[in-house]
Amino acid sequence: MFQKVLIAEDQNTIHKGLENILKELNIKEVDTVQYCDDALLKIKASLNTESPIELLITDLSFKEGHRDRTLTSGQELIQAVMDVQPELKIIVFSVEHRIGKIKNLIEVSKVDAYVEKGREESREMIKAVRAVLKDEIYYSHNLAQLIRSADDISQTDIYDELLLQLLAKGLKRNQIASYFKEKDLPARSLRSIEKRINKLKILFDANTSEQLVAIAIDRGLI
Amino acid sequence: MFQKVLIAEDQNTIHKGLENILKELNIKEVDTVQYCDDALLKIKASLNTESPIELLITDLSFKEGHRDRTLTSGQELIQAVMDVQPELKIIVFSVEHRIGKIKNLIEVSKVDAYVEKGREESREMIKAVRAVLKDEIYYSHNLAQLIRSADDISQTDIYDELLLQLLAKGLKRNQIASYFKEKDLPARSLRSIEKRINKLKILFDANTSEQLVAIAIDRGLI
DNA sequence: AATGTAATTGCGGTTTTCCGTATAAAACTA
DNA sequence: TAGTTTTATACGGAAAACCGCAATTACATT
Repeated sequence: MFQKVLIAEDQNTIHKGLENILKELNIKEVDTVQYCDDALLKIKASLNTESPIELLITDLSFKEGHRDRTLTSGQELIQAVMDVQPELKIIVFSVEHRIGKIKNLIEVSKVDAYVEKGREESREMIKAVRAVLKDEIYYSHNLAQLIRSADDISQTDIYDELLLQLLAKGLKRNQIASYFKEKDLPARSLRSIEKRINKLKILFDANTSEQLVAIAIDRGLI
Repeated sequence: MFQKVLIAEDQNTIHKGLENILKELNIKEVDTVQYCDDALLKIKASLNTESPIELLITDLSFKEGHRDRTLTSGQELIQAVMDVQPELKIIVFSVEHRIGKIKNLIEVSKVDAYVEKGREESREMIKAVRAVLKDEIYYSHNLAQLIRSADDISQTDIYDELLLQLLAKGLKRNQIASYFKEKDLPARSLRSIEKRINKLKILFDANTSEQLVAIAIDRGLI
């Protein structure tokens, strides 16, 4: 079993609950921080000791506090950690249910497990820790099917995502075309932008572009 | 101090943390449920005893479980509870930060306190319980200013809200006008709908109607 | 290199949105 | 009540979005 685990979670009523679970799994040393920055500091520090941290359990969203922060989300923390200790195991523990975000975490950020906060979270967390110990990838029960059914969504590439973001930010079609030209992105003509929007409307079954951004937000694509 | 408190919360790692807080406040009996339906049952049952539940602490969002549910959200639970025991004190404990939703809870559902999950949640929960005991309304520190700054939003009447919902549902301008005509709502001409959208764009500082629905969703208006 | 397929682009026309303005209706004021 | 202000509606024109088509370009396969 892991010797040393770090928990990054700003909800302090959760701390004890998580610690108890980990203790039952015979993990000796459990440390807890409320800020991403502190998590990164502790991880860096422990690298130079004879027993570095082996597992990080982190939330995704951290509320603003009274302190200044350089890392403001679990996502950023994960990126930073991968630079300093790529082999560190990571379990994400979050209420985030938007499948786009979760798929991204697993496929791009290569996290080892995703446990969704909710009814079965204790049980799922135990399963996750055990799976990660065996170098397996784990996502909590209710997500397994969702991830498969979300394959259509992953058809939307990064340009679709950018396009949706720009729409939600209030740019008009020709402004988006200009933006694509400036950044030297493919399919930058106004007509191509229009076609891309149209494709997305069909894919997401949206009647209007207003509905399209509503759906995109709902599914966590932006 | 309250004698009997019920916690409705589906995240079981939170249970112990909350219970500890309430114990420190000298609350004797703390009960916990993971389903809204169970909460309502317990409240109903306790009404016929000599010591009914005095305070309900409830989350807003409850994940689906393996059981069938009739009440699926804290919002619904609150409505149901107000029917059977209107004098019951209610503290909402949730990550919901969309100011529209929170204002609605306080003003319409008349909850006694709102504590946002996050960094200072323990401290805020203690404050909330003490305030509610004194028949005061309490919302956690970081929300106080937000609620004031959201006064502009409350300028939007129910027709604005409906309009935004219809936009997000993919209706075109003239379809919205037809809808308003069917329902016999005021300002039902196409031009009036257009002007209303324009007013909202100015109010929310949106360049396009796409951005308008994005902002409306973000602020919890729809 | 040649060929076929798919993607990109520009153009033109239609529909929808956007907005000014004028008139009519409603609400408000004295 | 008469006058004033606000709100609703209709009309028209400009801008933007929408969409089909055809020409061009990019890409893959042989």
